[in-house]
Amino acid sequence: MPELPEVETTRQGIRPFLEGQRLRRIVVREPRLRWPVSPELLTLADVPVLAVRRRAKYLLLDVPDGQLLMHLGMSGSVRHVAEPATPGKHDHLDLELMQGGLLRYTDPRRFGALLWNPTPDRHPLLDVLGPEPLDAAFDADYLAAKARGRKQAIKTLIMDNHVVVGVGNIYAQESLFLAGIHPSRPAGRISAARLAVLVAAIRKVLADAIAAGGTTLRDFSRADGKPGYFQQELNVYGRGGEPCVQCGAPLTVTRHGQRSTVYCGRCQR
DNA sequence: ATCGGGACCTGCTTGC
DNA sequence: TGCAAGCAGGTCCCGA
Repeated sequence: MPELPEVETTRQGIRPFLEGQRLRRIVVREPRLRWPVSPELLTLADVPVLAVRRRAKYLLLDVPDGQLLMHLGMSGSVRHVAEPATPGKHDHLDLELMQGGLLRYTDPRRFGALLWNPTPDRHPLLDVLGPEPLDAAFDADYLAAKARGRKQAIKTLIMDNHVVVGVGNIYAQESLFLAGIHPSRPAGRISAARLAVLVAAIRKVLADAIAAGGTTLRDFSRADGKPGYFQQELNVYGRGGEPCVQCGAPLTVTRHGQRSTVYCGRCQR
């Protein structure tokens, strides 16, 4: 999936088509996403969209009586379709617009979701989330408190949504490289000063990626179909065995959980 | 309480 | 050329 910058780029891309506009209806061709598409969404008809917001990697579409929660999973994307063409195999749903055209949700792996939430911003999936990485609440003291006493690898800690949201596999690796921290280092054995550097690195990596319009992966594209431009700035992700951009040593590949990790054994301690 | 691993699903790349 | 294995952006849930 898209990581947080890709979700934010998607939000910005679809917002002009939704905010202040009206949804005609939602057409569901394949309800079997991560969770079944909420049946309530099938009865929705001609409703105004008040706002298009984001919390972690969830897109929040506010309507008068509640909110739509959309997640893109690993392989999801949304694009605007002006002249509806025959939907493809993985075009699971359409948000039809009153002014014509539609927003088409595509997700080959079906790890994404579209859920009805009658209690805006209050939901079991949202209530457990940690702070946004770009919010003031995510600071050095906060991360230090979360890391204290933990033996868990720092990489998996910063990828834990209960700790901080929006740090996926690409940007976790990039942030740790920028901070010079070994991804396997136990979180509780990193000094407060180095955690402060890591917080700054996470913020910088995500902010830069958002500014660049996200990273173009295999099948991610923005709502307007154009690629993201952050890829050329990736230092370690997907570069196992290639030379470190800082010291030239070959980058090491390892795994944390089921996710691959690339790092420089010389620059990251 | 914390942690790691499995599960969910399809498609693309790699290697025999 | 064909086929199987391995890998991919996420994250919930389970058992140890």
